[in-house]
Amino acid sequence: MSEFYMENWDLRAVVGGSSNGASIPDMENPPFGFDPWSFQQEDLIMSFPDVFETNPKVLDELEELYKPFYPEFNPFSTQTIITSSLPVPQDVEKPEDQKKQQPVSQSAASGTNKDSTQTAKPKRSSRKNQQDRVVKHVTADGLSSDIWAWRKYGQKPIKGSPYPRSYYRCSSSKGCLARKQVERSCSDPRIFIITYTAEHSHGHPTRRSSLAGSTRSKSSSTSKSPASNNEPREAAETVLSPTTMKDESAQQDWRMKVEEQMLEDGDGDKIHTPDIMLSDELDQSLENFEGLFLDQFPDLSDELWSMNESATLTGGC
DNA sequence: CGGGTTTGACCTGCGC
DNA sequence: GCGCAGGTCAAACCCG
Repeated sequence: MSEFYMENWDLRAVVGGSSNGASIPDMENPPFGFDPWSFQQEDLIMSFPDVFETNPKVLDELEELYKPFYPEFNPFSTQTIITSSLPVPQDVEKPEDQKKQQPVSQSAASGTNKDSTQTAKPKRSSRKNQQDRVVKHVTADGLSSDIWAWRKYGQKPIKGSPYPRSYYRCSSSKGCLARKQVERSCSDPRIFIITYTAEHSHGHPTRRSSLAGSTRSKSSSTSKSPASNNEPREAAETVLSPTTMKDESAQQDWRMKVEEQMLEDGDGDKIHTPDIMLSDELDQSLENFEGLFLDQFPDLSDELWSMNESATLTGGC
């Protein structure tokens, strides 16, 4: 696997050198919370979308590198690359019964012409519209790049997966039909599967209208006991294994901290979208994570470190 | 008080 | 038609 990583960093050099001055992480000793798998994907794809569109040679090399790991990878479908990140092999990602229920194709992810049936039926969405979804596989750093304010409105255990699926709707604007589902990959708990449904009916928020769930976990702002402060989240995590519980908790706190940090750094004027987030910002996010997390959870750092280094946290689903 | 999460109940689509 | 599973609602509660 490490060879795979190195090959990709070599590819990055081919594409255009170290992008935005971002340093190449040490894969043998990754920084805290660093997920080289996700970082390299997003860094490569998001930093050089124009290169991928115009330079067939790079696409050829990319295909050659990714094909063994992503048999369905089509580097020439740049729309798919940019809007959906890299395709993740669904055969590995989902058990067979779930694949039937969620036939989300990567090609559908590139669809920008949303079906109007979504807006015609605001009360309940139909599962017939699943082809209009955009699926992204990200780690916690990918989640942090989501600028929208989401309000959680439901959570359901998913058959065949030890992790529940959370349901969010956009809280930036009333009447916005945008939805998002977040679930952990059962094959790799570090990966979060985000499914976006419908489009936002409003422009990008320059500032989040609210902190979207951050109030209870902004432990830096209060001296509440951890138990009471995180009680709701702990309740939600009862379906998770003890190890992944702490991991997710840490990631959530980190994501919120990163977002706050970006705003406080005068970055509020900048529009960050999941598709255009630059690699140096990812680097900054990762750096923020390490410091912020250690501030918040110094007693959990060792455990998470070991988790980070562990290739496989749980068995198959 | 406004905005958030949690969670059981309910609705709906789909396979059998 | 029935049952299962996914998706949503809404009441209850929390927090600043």
